[in-house]
Amino acid sequence: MAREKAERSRVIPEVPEVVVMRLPLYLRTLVQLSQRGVEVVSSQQLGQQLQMTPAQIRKDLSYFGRFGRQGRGYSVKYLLEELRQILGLEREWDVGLVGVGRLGRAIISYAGMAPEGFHIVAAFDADPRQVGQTVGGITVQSMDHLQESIKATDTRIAIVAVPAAHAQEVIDRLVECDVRAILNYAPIPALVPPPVKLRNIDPVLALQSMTYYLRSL
Amino acid sequence: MAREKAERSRVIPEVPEVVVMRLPLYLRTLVQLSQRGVEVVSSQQLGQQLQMTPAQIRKDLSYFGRFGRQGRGYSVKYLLEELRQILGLEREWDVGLVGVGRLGRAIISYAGMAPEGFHIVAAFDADPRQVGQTVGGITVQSMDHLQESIKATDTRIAIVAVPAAHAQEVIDRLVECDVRAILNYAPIPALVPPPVKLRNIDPVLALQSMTYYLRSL
DNA sequence: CGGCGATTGTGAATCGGATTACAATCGCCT
DNA sequence: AGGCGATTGTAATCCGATTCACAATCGCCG
Ligand SMILES: NC(=O)c1ccc[n+]([C@@H]2O[C@H](COP(=O)([O-])OP(=O)(O)OC[C@H]3O[C@@H](n4cnc5c(N)ncnc54)[C@H](O)[C@@H]3O)[C@@H](O)[C@H]2O)c1
Ligand SMILES: NC(=O)c1ccc[n+]([C@@H]2O[C@H](COP(=O)([O-])OP(=O)(O)OC[C@H]3O[C@@H](n4cnc5c(N)ncnc54)[C@H](O)[C@@H]3O)[C@@H](O)[C@H]2O)c1
Repeated sequence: MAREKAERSRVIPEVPEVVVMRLPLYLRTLVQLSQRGVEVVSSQQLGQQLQMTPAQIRKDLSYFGRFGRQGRGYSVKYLLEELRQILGLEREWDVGLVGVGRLGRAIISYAGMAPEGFHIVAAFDADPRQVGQTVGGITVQSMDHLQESIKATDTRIAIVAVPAAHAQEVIDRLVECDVRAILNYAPIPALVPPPVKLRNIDPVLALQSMTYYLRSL
Repeated sequence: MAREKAERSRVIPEVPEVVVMRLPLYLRTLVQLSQRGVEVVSSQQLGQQLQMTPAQIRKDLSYFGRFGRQGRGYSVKYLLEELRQILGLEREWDVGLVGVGRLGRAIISYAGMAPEGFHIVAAFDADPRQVGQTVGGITVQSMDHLQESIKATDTRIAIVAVPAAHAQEVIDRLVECDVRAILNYAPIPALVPPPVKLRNIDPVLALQSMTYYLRSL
């Protein structure tokens, strides 16, 4: 009893958000290495693939524990599983989608989500013509059913793909339904209360920040 | 001659990339204010809208010059025009799209690009069944015509929406065609040589970094 | 079994971006 | 004209993230 390792009872300090945002990158690279049959990888090699310094990777990982072996590197399979655990990806997540327009449809039929454990299980739209239609195996519901449906399935993640003018209003309603993570495609600086996480996807912003460097052309 | 102001001949120092990435945010907010008929805005008000400190906005702008008036704030119209100038948005940009699948089609028919001065003028796909089809007014071309077409139209911006397995290869070809800004939707850590700018759009990464905060659920 | 090259984990040093704080300036009101 | 509240622009400071640097540890080989 005296020499118990206490390995599992590590207190995780406040981890900088930038670090959390890099973890999925590490995970993805490890999955690829794993598929290629690689069993061990050093921070050096990982850094090369991801175009970052080995020290940063080691530092990032050190927030969560000790996963490597000196002189060897990291077991790809082990680190991969640990990262999944840390990120909460050892389980599957149900995702709700609001706004079944062109983008919404592309998202529903996107094959890249399910393999990562994200399942779009419900879709909502305000347009009566959309309601009742079936897209990619799921039936579009009226916004009247939003709360009911989201709460019944205990969905905590939502994707917003409605026009900018209605995005904040939709987001507010999702927050009321206890959704805790929102991926917003509308080009607005949306506001959410503290416990809720928000990420924006905005191709126009990305283009506009790149043209700065093309001014000379 | 002696007291010339030298206003226009300001040497812009190396501006941090984070600053450049915030400018389009400012611009967008100014456009909205302008549409609402607002003529003057303070960094205070701007900061409130964008959920950031007034000082940061002032600091960011100070990299490029002096645009405000003490005691008043900024002329919305003037600052808006200056930002457009700085970002290279006073002109229109031609954009090439590679990969006319589900996502590619959604992008082509997305109405949010043209108003900002980004025009998708050419689309390319490796699949012979796609080639020749017309999507949103433009005809899909074979990859054989990539260099020829891109160079002929002097296109410097491209969007990549091909499967991950082919994305790096496509990006390399675009770089060879003198494309200088690439918006990549494929989930890979793509590599480009220094003069070329790259931004990635990756909804799965965004979701995976949010679940970290949902672990308790 | 001991020495060696490789690699981790992390405190310390460094770097760069954010914030603070304030002098300078403005428009306005009386 | 002069005083006042508001606001900018920026130098100085703070703070957090990145990088450095190295002791500790590992596997391996002779
Ligand atoms: N299409 C793209 O490639 C793309 C890319 C980036 C961002 N976006 C953004 O994504 C959003 C959707 O784009 P889109 O091209 O799919 O537009 P769209 O008009 O094709 O679809 C919008 C859908 O939202 C629905 N809707 C409108 N108000 C609603 C509300 N209050 N509640 C629920 N549903 C509502 C509409 O009925 C429609 O079906 C926009 O904000 C757009 O700027 C689109
Ligand atoms: N659909 C989405 O919502 C979505 C979202 C985010 C990211 N993505 C990513 O965008 C990419 C495209 O997704 P999609 O759903 O449109 O896939 P898709 O299979 O529908 O379309 C891919 C298209 O690329 C073409 N293509 C394949 N190899 C090519 C090559 N070497 N050169 C030129 N064209 C080639 C194919 O012929 C096809 O038309 C993928 O990398 C995907 O991970 C998609």
